[in-house]
Amino acid sequence: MPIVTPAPTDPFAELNPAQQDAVRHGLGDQAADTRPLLVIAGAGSGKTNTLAHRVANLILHGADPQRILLLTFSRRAAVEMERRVASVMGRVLKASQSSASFAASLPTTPLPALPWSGTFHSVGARLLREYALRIGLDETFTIHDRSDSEDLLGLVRHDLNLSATKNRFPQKGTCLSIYSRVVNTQGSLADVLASTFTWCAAWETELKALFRGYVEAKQTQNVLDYDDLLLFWAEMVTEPVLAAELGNRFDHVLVDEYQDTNRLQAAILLGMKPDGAGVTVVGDDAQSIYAFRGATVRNILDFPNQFGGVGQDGQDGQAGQAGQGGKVARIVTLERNYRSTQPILEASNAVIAQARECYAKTLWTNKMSSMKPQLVLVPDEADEARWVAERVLAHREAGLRLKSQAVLFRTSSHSAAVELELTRRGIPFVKFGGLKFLEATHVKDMLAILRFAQNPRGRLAGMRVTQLIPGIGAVTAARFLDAMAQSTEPQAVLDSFEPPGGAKLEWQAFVSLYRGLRHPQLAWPADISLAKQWYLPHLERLHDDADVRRADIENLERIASGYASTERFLTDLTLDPPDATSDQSGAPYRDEDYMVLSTIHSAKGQEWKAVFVLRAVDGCIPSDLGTGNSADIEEERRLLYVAMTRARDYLHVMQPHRFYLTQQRTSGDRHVYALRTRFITAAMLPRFERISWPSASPGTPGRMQPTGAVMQVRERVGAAWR
DNA sequence: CTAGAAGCTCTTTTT
DNA sequence: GAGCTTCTAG
Repeated sequence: MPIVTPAPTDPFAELNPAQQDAVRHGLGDQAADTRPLLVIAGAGSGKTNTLAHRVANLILHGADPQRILLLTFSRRAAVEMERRVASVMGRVLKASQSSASFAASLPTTPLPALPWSGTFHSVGARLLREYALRIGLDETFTIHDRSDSEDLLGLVRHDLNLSATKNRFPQKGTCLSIYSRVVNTQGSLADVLASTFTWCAAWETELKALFRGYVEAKQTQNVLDYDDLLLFWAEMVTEPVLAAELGNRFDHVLVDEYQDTNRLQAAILLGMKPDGAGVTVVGDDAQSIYAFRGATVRNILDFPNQFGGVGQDGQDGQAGQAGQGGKVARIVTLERNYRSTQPILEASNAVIAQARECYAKTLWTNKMSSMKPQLVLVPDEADEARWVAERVLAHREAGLRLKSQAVLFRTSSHSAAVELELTRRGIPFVKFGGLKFLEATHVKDMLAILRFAQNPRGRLAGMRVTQLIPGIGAVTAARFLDAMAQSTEPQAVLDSFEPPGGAKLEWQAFVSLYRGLRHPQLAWPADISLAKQWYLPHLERLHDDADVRRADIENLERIASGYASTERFLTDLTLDPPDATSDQSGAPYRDEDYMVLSTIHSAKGQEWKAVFVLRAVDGCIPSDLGTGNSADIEEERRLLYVAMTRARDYLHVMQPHRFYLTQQRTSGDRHVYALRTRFITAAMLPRFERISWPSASPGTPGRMQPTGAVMQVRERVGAAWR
């Protein structure tokens, strides 16, 4: 990357000056400086590399890897970080062999593992299990994923008679979003309703009762949801004794993607490290795209002054020197971009320059190119797909592997036409984001079996499993689980329970399955084959497409074999689910070349040589669901910025003139005519190469394009019957 | 009491 | 085109 003459003894000579500042802060001759560190790392500025070097440098200066807490956005990011740290350490050890005194001070293990790295949620889960007994939690708790949480909320909602169709109470998913937002923003229900869920404001009293019931249900059933993992942790650090204990446990806390943390997460950080010593956060406010999840840009904007000191505005460009007594954070800004070509960067900078509030920075690069990013105008989404497919093949002809090309989009469904086209042409791809493996009924069934065995008080899993047994429906299942809840001896309840006459035989099979799963000698992953053995006949009975589904179960079994225990498997799977789905043929082999289709959100932190951005039109980017208020629109703008800055050499922004809308309630499906996204203004157009396709030349072989008039006629003909 | 069919509403992004 | 509730037959 950076081209600097390496000095043999300086392991960080390859970094640019700002990166070196970030790596050296508070260490060596700067040891007196205990200010927290904020690294503003623009897109493609070598953020991961810098962070990895900093971790390596901490270790070089004697930090114990066991006492470094590294919080990343996903587990994949954590693994990547660990790999990079190891490689930096390896290089450093080699480079420093000439300097004897330096080498003598090095730790003996050359490849440090970072045992405490992961997402806030996964680290929270680990800490909670460890501290469970001291905070009144049963350590065998199971963790509910989003859809489990929705279902449980749905049950409570039903019990409170809030589910009748006529009263239009918000749906369980909406209710959970409201609840989650209240927790994650540490706000009040009234505020959240007023700011983001105005249409639900009339239900405040009922929602309050619902959430009360939900929390009770979680506690009696010994389950935690995602938010609880943060909430319990945050509560722990408000307890002075525990806070000190937790804080002292880690000498260094580093948080990646800080722009996407929420208030609750900031509270955890502050609670553990109230004076900010040893704290490093890295992020880019221009890439904050998780406000819908309660993340707030304020975290990163306000970070400099959060720790003790009131201080002045610490922002002063390259390296804030604002340490006036208090604990104003040191700010280091990384502005040099190593990823994209100059024209791509210029177009991206122009887009983000319109944003309202952010740390001032302008990315620059010396990666010159004469190729501007392309803005491609196509008639409709089918042509969009065709153009993309052809361009992908052309890139491949020119030597770009499929793996270095990606198609990005705002919403999972936007890629449907592209998926079809790629499949038709036999171009392999993997899709990230959108539909999840874990959401498939049969996968949920399998997991429910395991979860119920692990935690017999988990009502949701219990209801799901028992209702798989033919002859047992909601009523019998509820009767059974009531009995379970009363007893401390699950096996006894199972043995003595009287199922309806028709279900006797099947019930016996279930009882022996359960006995098998609870058997102390059972060694994971035997659990999963036991569960599978029991489940497969039910799968055949319940689903016509059992073949496809069975493949998923085999897949699950394979994944399971990589884990040490049931508990680890279930926890990891809910906190870090496999998030790629490919077409039905199953995941491509690892060494096979395939391209990536991804939501922009899931593309965070990644890069490709060629990037296609689909549907850069108003209504898609920004999503018409995301234009409620100006903060929403700002986030959509950043989303486009994130998408564009993923590209190294080639950026193709697609602008279909017309696309099909399947979600109009009143008028049925119809085409809509779209305008170019508002984030690419007329003034920015010179920064793009503009292409119309198919070209306007007469005689272009191609299909007859239905005109707008035709479409309307067709619609009117049908309208009489609607 | 269960299982299946009919009829309704809503459709983003993810730990 | 799915998820959820309500309705109906056995």
